[in-house]
Amino acid sequence: MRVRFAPSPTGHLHVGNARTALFNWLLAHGKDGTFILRIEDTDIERSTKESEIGILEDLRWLGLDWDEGPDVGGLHGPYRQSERLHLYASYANELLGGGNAYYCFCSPTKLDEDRKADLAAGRPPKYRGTCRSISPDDARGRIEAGERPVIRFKVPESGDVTFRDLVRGEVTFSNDVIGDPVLVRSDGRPAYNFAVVVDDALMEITHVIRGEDHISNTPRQVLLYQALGFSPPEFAHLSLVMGPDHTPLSKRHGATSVAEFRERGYLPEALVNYLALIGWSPGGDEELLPIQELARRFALEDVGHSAGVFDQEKLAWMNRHYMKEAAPARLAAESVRYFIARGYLRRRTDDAMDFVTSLLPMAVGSVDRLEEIPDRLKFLFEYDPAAALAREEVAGVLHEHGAREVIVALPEAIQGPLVDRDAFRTMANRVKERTGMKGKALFHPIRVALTGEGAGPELDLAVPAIERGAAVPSSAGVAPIVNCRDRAVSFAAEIGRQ
RNA sequence: GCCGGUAUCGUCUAGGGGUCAGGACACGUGGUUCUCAGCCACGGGACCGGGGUUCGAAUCCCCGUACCGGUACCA
Repeated sequence: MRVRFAPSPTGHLHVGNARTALFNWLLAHGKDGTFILRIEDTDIERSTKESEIGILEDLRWLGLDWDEGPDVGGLHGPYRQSERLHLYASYANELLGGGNAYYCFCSPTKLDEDRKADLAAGRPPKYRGTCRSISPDDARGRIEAGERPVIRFKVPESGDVTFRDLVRGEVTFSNDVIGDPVLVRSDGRPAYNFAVVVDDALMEITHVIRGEDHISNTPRQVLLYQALGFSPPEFAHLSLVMGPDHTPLSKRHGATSVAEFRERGYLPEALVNYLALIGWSPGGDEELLPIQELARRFALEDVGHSAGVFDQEKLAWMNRHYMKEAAPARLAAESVRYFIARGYLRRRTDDAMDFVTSLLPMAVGSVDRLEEIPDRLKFLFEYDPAAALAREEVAGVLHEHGAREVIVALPEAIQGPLVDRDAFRTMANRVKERTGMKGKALFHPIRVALTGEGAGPELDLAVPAIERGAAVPSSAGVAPIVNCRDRAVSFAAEIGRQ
């Protein structure tokens, strides 16, 4: 089995295309097949090298590696259409010679008028075959005279094309709704329908798995395979991915490219797992599955027929799950950039990394994405009693019964660094004895005084983290952190001042 | 307009001639004796409409409707 993913390098890798790539990859890996990457860059106006590089990067990040492709090579190369022009030219000549294609001199303006006229008359717009009857000799003469024709494929005038679609079953199109498609443009570049067929045939692709938007191209392609003397591959057309409003997923719906999801702090295994579940189900009740297991269970027959809505919430839930499963060191490495962006980390030293790693258990599980981790830990780096008390969320706590007493008693109760849970609990007990406050009346004021916030990670974890941070040497590149005792003193002073 | 495709909770889906129509996300309630998030438990929530076939239809057939794709010298 040989499958391929064939993106056009005209922008970022969209999650819908990533899903197509994934389904191809899953099929190849579940069946010991070969996964090929081909770059369809015949549209020179829109194709860019940067896009190509970006797409390759995104695929690798997702873990969708390929066995043959533009960068890794292979026996069926080259793998960029722009490097295969000679092949298309040669097959176009073959078609011309065999009478299966002809030169068309119709101007774009004329074609456009015909199309509008058809539409206005309620007829399906379709090429009228005006140039079908031009003899090869006449055509040659006009070309020598300087005209630049396109080459069109001669679609049989009657009959129909039926192909078997592995997800949808048999699909039939009548030939008379298919206009003669352009094979080669007037500038000599091949058109999509022609290039794919030549490439898929020459690359010996056995299963063409692509988006449903290509289903109506399939009959022309099948006809081309036949005219070229190749046997068509199996086809499978995947339904499309939609936004919540059931229109095609676009920027309006938020992130749509793999690169954006990566930047926002999603883990590749979460995106892969989520994408696999749009339009496919592994059966049974499990849906949290690693890519290898997805591949083991994947079957085209189980792919759904209807379009699926991209659900950001469910992706977020999956991402939380995979963050909890990920090794702390890896998470730390992946999150540093967000700490740096916030100014919480100035340099990436070993001490800084150890510190960040130690903070993770407090944040992972509470946030949806890596990017949100620093915000959850803001209380460490941005302690400011005056600013805190200016906020209703914090100031309101002072009105709670006994809150002021707790805060006033706090500085004296902190006799040394609260290095762990026990040290913190012991300290809290001292305040409890002195003030008679307990439970919420005790802990809520302590939270506010020590973190400057009304909500956040559990104090058993947060307080020792503050002390650890305060003890990090300034050379480690961590933004300065105020220790608990100093916090208690300045917070008490601040409310005394008010 | 024409051609093709699709239709189960809000969303992703399982199932499929007789089921309490199952799961997940989201949502609601309660618990986790500092809070938020998380986690746990419980709960509400669906077979597009109309005909037909059948003892029996969500399931099979037909029609309709809605939605999606295509109808390019874009892919």
